[in-house]
Parts: sequence; C-alpha cells; structure tokens
Amino acid sequence: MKRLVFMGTPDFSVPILETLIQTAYELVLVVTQPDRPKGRKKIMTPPPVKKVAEKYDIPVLQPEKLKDEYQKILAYEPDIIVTAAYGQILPKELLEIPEFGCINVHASLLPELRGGAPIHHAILQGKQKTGITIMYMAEKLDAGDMIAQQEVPIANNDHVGSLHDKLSETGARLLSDTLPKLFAGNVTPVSQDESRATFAYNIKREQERIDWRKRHDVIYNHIRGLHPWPVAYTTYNGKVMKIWWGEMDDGHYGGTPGEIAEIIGDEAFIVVCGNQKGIRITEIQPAGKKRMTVKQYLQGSPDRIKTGIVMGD
RNA sequence: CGCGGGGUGGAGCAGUCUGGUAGCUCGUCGGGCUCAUAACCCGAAGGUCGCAAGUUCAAAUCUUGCCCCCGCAA
Repeated sequence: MKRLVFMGTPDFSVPILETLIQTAYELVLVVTQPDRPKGRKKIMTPPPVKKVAEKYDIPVLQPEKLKDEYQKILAYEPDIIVTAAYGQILPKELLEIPEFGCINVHASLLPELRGGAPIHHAILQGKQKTGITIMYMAEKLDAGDMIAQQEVPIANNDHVGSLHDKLSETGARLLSDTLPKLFAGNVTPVSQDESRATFAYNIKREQERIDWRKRHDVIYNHIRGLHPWPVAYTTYNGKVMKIWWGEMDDGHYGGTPGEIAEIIGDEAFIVVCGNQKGIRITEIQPAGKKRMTVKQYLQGSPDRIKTGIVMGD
C-alpha cells in the first residue's frame, strides 16, 4: 500500500485531506503549520487541517521551520508527498526523496496566478474562469511540471468565499482521480510556459483599500475579490469602513469619485466611481461595529449617511 | 500594561456630560384597508439598560473592579 504524507494548513486544504483519508492509500502523516495566536486576544489556534487530522487519529507534525525538521517527515518513508496550501517552501532535499515525488494542488490554471493568493487574484482581475492544477513541485514556486488541470468557471456574483469552496472541492476530486493514474505511471507531465506566467501575491493592507477613481466594474471585482476575507475598505468621516458587499449600478452619476450620490430607499446607497457609474453598497462594517446591512445601519440613525459626502479621503 | 469605538426588548441606535415615568427606526404577533402586497392604517407583546460592589431619597446616567464584542496596530 502506498504511503502518503499530506501537507496543508487552511480550510482550502481540508476537503483535500478528507479525500486522502478516504482513499485506499495509507495516510501516514499530516504536516501543517504550528498553532498560531489568533485575533486580538492571541488565543493559540490550531490550523483547520490539524483539527481534521486529530479527528482521524493521524499523526501530525507542525515544524516551525521545515528546513530544520524535514528529516522527521522522511522517517515516515512516504512514497509520495501531497501538498495543498501548506504555507512553507519545501526544501530541495525533501522534494527529491519520495519515489513518486511531491505534488501540489494549486488553485489556478498554471502558469497563471502562481503564488499564495490565486483565488483572490482570479476575481480581482475579473477572470471568468480559473481552476485547479496538480503539478510536481519544483524549487521555484509553483513552477513544476503539470500533471492534471481542471477549469472552474467564475460566476458574475462569485466571491472569494464561494469560489474558494468550489475550487477546494474540485481540487479534492481531481486529486483522487489523478493519484491512481500517477501510481500507474499513466500521466504525462507538461512543462509550464514561462512566458505566460503571472503571479498572485498575498494581499497587502493598502491593496484592500478601495480606489473610487477606478471603473465601477473594477471596484465590484475588488469588493468580491476580498470577500469574505480580508474585506475591502474605504474611509468615512476619517474612520475605516469595511465594504462587505455591493453591486454594480450602471446608471450615470456625476460627481466626485467616492461621493455618495444617492440613498436607495432604506437599504442601500450609491457611491460614484471613476467612470461616472456607481456601486450600490448593501453591506458594511463601520469601525468599532459589527458587520451589518446598510438597512440596519440606516435604522440606527437616519442621517449617518448623507448624499454629497465623499468617501475614501 | 500597544491605540481607539462599543455592550440599552429579536436587529440597528438615541438617552449618559447636566441622576428623577426607558425612547426611535425596523422586526414579531393581532386586527383593518386592498384584486393583491415586502405598501398603508390601528393595536399589542417584548428590556434585571453586560456583571458586581459603592455613592444617593433616587442610578442606563456618577465612582471602582471585572467580563464580552469590534476597528487599528502586531
């Protein structure tokens, strides 16, 4: 029976891990990131993958630095190592050991969107499709030869959360289809076209801020490309206001980008964008408050939002 | 001791500075109007004002301690 080691960390990795648990192969070890202090109160929190592994009584290893502890993984004598959003670079020494190599489940159609935040960037860039690629791991990040690939369409109302779930499920399925072929020697790895490579770096704080001077479709992609994490924000009265959800409004709105052009009934307000079209904001979170609908926000006090005020200054 | 906002019927808030009948916009329930309605009209239920102690004739409001939620920073 083939011996597998799985390496992964966040929610994205969980369905893939669960699939591996159900295969006929022997999952001998799960490697994940160390528990991290989470949130304001800094409570040590185990990664999602660890919780699942413990539930099935699979040994878990949480190396602080893989480079220092990779020998412990080798002690389990894996025939193959499968990674999915693990979060650390695998040292070359580790890549070379397993008989069937080290493969990675990546949430993009490589060579596009290499890097740590492929799901976010697929939506931020307004792509209509993305997908899953399973490839051998190389020293260079996400640049190894590809074994299998499957497209996933992006719906107009998809956001990072919904797309994440689709990709995660797709990744699990594609992996369970691919592993038998791989062990049977029934795959033909394809090298990546380096000239087409693009990168999906992790999102920085300043990139989360909405630039109202941009086109309304770009801003819409920005909102859903950061929903439900880390969430787009703008400022209002000098304070941060997170924009949880909004939709495009194709009407023509004169006025400064960022200006509140109109309050629609009691449940939304329209902000002017750079192309003189609008975004209809429906769900927000003022600083110090919880996430709420615009309807709830306006019920608190009718003049919290006024037309003519410019957001994002 | 990192900085800041907040905890008031189910939701979002006002009231706190200047102690003295707990209010608003919604929701819920009942009734009415209507061809009909998420619209409109009438009515009702629902709150130990985060917890505890203190000051006071009297505390949502003042004092002290604690708990919890959130934004920023890490």
